[in-house]
Amino acid sequence: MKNTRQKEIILDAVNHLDNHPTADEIYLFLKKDHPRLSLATVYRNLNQFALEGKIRKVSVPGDSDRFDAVLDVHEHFYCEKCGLIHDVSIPGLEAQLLNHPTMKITDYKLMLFGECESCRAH
Amino acid sequence: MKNTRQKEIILDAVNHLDNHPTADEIYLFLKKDHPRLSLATVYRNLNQFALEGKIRKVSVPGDSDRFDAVLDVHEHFYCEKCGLIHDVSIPGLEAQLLNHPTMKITDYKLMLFGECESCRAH
DNA sequence: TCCTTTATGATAATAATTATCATTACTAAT
DNA sequence: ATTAGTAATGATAATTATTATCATAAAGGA
Repeated sequence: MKNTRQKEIILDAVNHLDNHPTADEIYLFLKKDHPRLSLATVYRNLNQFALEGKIRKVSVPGDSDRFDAVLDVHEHFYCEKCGLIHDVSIPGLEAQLLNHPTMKITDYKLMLFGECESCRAH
Repeated sequence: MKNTRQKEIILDAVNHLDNHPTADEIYLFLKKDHPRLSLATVYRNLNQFALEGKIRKVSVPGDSDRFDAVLDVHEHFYCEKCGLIHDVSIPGLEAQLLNHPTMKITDYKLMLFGECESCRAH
């Protein structure tokens, strides 16, 4: 594991772009200032960071994976009107899911769907 | 919406293959008796049935979509050891997720991860 | 500075799913 | 029954996201 400029700017970008960017969005964002950056490097490092627990990979059914630098427990809500992914807090959910009586559940991936507050107002 | 022999055998197959088959698994299963069946037809009808609510599409992060004929509320548990998807009941979960104070949540997709009972016994 | 090793960049490969379009076959009306 | 019209199918091309490959570049320790 060598430290590289690429790792640095990619991790910075995930923190900076706080709207759950895709690998490609991160790539395009960084390409402006770092034209020699490769999309493969972005994918490689995002996956590595996710494995190390530095970021979270957010699976969106039927769409590209997204990445999230916020590590606190929270859920993701996909607004079917505006297409944005919003953070949602559901207290007690994690404990409820992980403390199943028979199954040894160690992790989960959840995506909520509906219409966000902002879109509902219109 | 015309009734066809293909629609009939595809829906039957989802009911018969109760281990959350993929489109390709359904296709290969049916191909034995119906060699002229096309994979595109399988995909088309599975998606149509899912839209109509006759079956459920189960998204598996990083893997093919799967299909489920069981319509009763239940969750899916992916055993990281044996790779099988098990049905899990978590009473009260649906109500908890859909009754969010601020967001209008109408649906959700959840996948649980861990090690199943059978694998834990070994 | 040199050497070894790992990471990168560019691109090919893969895999799942959807799109296309000529042909087939339901269904309803004659 | 026959026909006409429409929707579905089969075969395959296209698409899209992601991973694999491999020659070159650059970390980091000696």
